[in-house]
Amino acid sequence: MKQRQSRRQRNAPTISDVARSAGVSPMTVSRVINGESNVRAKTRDAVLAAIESLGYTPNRAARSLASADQIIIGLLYSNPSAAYLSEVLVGGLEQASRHNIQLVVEKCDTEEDAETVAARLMAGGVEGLLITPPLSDQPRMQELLRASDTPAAAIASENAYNNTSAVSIDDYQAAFAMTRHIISLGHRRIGFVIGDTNQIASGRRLAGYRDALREAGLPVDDALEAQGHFTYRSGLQAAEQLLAVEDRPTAIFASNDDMAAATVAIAHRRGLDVPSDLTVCGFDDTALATTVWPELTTIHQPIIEMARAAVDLLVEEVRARRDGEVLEGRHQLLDFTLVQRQSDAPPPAESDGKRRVGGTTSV
Amino acid sequence: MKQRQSRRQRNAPTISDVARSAGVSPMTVSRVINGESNVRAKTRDAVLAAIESLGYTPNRAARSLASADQIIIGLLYSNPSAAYLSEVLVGGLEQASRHNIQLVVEKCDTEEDAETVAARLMAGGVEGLLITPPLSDQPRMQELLRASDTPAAAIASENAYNNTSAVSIDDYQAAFAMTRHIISLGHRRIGFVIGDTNQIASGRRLAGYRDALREAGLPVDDALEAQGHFTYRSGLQAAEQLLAVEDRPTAIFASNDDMAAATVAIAHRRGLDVPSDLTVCGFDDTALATTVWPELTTIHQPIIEMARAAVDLLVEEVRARRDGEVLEGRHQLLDFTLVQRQSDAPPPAESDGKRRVGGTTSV
DNA sequence: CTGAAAGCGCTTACAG
DNA sequence: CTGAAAGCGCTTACAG
Repeated sequence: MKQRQSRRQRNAPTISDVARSAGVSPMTVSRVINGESNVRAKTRDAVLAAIESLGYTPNRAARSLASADQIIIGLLYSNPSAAYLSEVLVGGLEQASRHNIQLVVEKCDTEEDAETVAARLMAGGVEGLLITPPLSDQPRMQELLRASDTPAAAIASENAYNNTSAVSIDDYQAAFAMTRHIISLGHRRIGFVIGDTNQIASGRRLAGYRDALREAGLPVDDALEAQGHFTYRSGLQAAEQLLAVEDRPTAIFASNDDMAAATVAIAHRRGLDVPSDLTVCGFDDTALATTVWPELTTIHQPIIEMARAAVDLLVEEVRARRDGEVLEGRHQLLDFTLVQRQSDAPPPAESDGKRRVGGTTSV
Repeated sequence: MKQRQSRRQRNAPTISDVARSAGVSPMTVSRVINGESNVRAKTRDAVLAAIESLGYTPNRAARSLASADQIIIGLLYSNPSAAYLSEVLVGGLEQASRHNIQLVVEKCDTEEDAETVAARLMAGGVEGLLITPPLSDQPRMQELLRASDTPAAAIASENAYNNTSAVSIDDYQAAFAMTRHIISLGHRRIGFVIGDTNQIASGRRLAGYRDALREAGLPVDDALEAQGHFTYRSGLQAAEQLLAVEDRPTAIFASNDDMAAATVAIAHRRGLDVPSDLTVCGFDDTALATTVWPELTTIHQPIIEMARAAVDLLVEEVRARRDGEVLEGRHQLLDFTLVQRQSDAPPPAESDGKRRVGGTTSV
């Protein structure tokens, strides 16, 4: 009898190879891949080990053909969020492939663009939208989402509403933690650069800063707060303003890394060393934080995980809708990390003296 | 006997529906769809009519599963290339979906990591590797590729060899164009910050700078060249060095944006305005170029298109290998753009005077 | 918690 | 020129 020639061209391992290697059925491997809970831990581990050792990657075509469950979600981003974008993509793509759904990535430069793109995606069968800042904070985008009834999930936003979920860190707690850290270093006059007023996070970070001051019995001083807009340039101006204050701060905490980097630049122009003369801390832990010198002590947001979580939320919502139910927009909080690098130190001895006076005379 | 429930969720027509409607077998429909010639004209017309009337569209997942034409390529990246990453992803994913191939994205932090990851991917059926700088410039990675015989394509690299293709701009021409631009502004003493010596682009950019100087009849002066390593910090030192030179340059051209941004910082510390006292130009057009103030005049690399081109090259090579032939690694050149922003201007009037003297006394 | 069977929609390899 | 069979690699639906 003639042997039929195999049709396989790739020599990639399949689910059956994994099953054989792990001593289970393909079905069990499938369950592990899809993260189903009804698999014994021991079985799961054996499967995972086999997957790892064989270097198995599920065949997407086979998965989507078999599941007949093709979900497509869109990822919308605009220019200013370029710092987040790569991480959002990495996390989003990873989770999308895990759910075996398709992620369509679209850029929209202007606000009008966003509207057009969103409309086109929805017409093209996209059932959910992932949005990143600053797009997610634009009123027009929010209206659009509200009106469209398309489920959406915003990354790095605390603003959840009816059909829109949000994933973020707790901006208030993060700013609180950073301020407390600066205080613990011995600083008593701590400047703050406020973020752009039309992003919700700005107010939360400001509140965290103020409350940490209060908790330590330090005065909340208007003169130590300067308005910025999350841009480097605005940070330049804010820092000028804060460092021109009589009895200037020994530390400045900026609401993002761009403005913190600008603060370092201004400090240097004035001949101040960072951190020995001035402590400067940022927020976000973008690439800039480790580009500038000294590298910035800042708050790290787990963007990759946030993107993953947003995809999860969205997929859950889309599936629920297919079953006829509509979930409320949910807000998921992830943990931040305070990353200490080279831009913070105790205050200089000279102001250390002033500090005690300030501490006593505080209102 | 209980009827098994159907698994079909979409109600789209299939190849069998078309076959039934046209009174032929699914096989014949398949031939028509694929434009094979061995079908009678009459049969073909009947099939085409059925396709038309049913509104049939082939299922892509089924096609790629059945055709066993599944190509998987891997995208390897390491931390320092974060600036490129989002664009590489956007371009790479787009082209991958166009070719109906799968793109697996993997991060590898250390050089050893790269080796492990690459090995795992290859074992996992990945038939081609896309690599980004600085991974593509690491000798160890290059050895690995040479040894493995896996086709690869490097983005933003001019270094093509046997099984590895490369896509890049012409670094020499770009540096030449930028230098010429600075000269055309009236500058005669132009400093240059050299890039890290183990990236090939560094030497090419340096050569472009020098040749543009020569073309204009300007001296190539060692004192105006400072060594950097593509990091902000190294740019700080290089700029200090260049600005300490007696009869200091009126313009500094840095081999990347990080070092250009550092040069701006040093200029500001010394009380020099950019661009009225000092012109500063960069290379790459990363996010940093538009973050700092003034925004940098720089060379833009079309990373998205480079990623697309790299995917094309790779897919072509993989297909060729399946047919038994091996293509030589090719090098594809894409156009760069000189983006003029706010960091360049004619030299200050004072040095304008010196310039003429310098021009005359040049060796 | 696990597996055997059937099937997703198409194409390859073979036989007429 | 055409078709019956087998198979791509996975998941659903069912049965234990």
